Amino acid sequence: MTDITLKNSPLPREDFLATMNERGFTKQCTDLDSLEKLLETEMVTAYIGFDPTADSLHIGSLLPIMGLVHLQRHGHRPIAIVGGATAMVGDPSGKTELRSMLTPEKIEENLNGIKGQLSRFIRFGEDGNDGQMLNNADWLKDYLYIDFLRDVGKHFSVNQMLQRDSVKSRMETGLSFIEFNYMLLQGFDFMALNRDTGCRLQMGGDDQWGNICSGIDLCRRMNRVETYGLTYPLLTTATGAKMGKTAEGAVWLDPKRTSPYDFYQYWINVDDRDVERFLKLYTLLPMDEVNRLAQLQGADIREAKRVLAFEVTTLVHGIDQAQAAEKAAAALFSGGGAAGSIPSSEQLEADFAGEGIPIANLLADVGLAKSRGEARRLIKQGGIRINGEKISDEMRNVVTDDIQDGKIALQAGKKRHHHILVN
RNA sequence: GGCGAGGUUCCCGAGUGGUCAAAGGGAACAGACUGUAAAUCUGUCGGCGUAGCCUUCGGUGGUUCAAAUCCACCCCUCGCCA
Repeated sequence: MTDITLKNSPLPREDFLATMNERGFTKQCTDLDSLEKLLETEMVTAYIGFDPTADSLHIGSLLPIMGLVHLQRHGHRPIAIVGGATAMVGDPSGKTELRSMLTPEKIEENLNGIKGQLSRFIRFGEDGNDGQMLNNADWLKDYLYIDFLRDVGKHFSVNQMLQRDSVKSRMETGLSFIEFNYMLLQGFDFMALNRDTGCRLQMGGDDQWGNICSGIDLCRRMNRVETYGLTYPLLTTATGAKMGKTAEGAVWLDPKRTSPYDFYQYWINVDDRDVERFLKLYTLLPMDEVNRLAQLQGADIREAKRVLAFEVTTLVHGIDQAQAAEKAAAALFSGGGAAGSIPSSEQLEADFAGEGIPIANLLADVGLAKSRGEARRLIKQGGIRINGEKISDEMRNVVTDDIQDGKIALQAGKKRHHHILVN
């Protein structure tokens, strides 16, 4: 489980595509047969780009990450590109508007955070099929405009660019020239990587199809090398929502942004219809096991969800965190047991002396409600429990008597818990 | 640069002087039902210790007892023309 990159006993190289296929990673490929042949005959270098728009990746990036994991497990060489340069431009694909531009310092900071996270999944190094992490700012940022136009611009047809879905969809809302250039930059990335590292394959979400094709074209024209593209399906959940979005926003890989407990809960609460798909995509469980879990029906599906949540949490946060989250969930939802890793905060006992603290204030402070008004609303609707007991008085104060075993257990709705540790 | 159409609460989208914290839909949240699922039904959905008050309708000023709604200037988007 710890060596997810299988340094010592890699899986057969030629099985990479089959694995990707059976686990649901493949949407489109530019030339499946030739790529298959290439993967059989040699160690292939492939890359995926990541956006350094935050200092942490979120669940949405987990799919491409797993793609690289499978690649490396099969003895091929993964490269993760962080778009330090392209992040300064903005990718129009799938976006409805111009995204905010980041400062170089911020991008640098984000880049480091992302690299740390990726190291959990990819073995970086210099030997054999060790992975590499590169920043495209290294080859783009000092390129002179005129030179770039002459070298790269001449290979692009505006007519073709206008046909891209990513451009078309923006014709109504507007597309700035800077974003319009994105496909040149990303195409150039592939060409530069191919030239400098022999990279032959680019993978990415299906919304990147156009950009990937641009890169392949450029490799052919500038390097005279045939390269390939492979896209992943764009995931939405069974209810049509974007993968990894919750009320609070994205589900992050950084435990400081999304606690391992909440991370675990995200997977537990996944729609029934998504379980099999997610087991294939986000865990490394053998297909036999995946198929067994996929057979489960009705309430037994929870068993599959528990496995899913445990496996993914282990991959991202380590087995200790996964066990703690599992234990916490068992305690809260199946009754009894220790608290484990339930979100908590600390407060002084003196704060609860005398009058105590109005419950609405407490709920808002602790984050269970966005405002006191919302807290009161929750109480009115019967959605708040203190130490498991439903409360109905919205003006109630929380006092010393509410402290049980050194803590106050707050619950909002059925699933949101928070413990106040009193000392 | 000219002409035309627009910028509304998380999103879409009504609203053209007071009855607007602002229709409707979506999302979200709570309750019931369940399996920590889905679907369904009910309720809530700017802030503040209700009544009342405060903040909000691209920005800044102005008219008015009263403005999201009228006027001026500015910023931004889209379309047509140059």
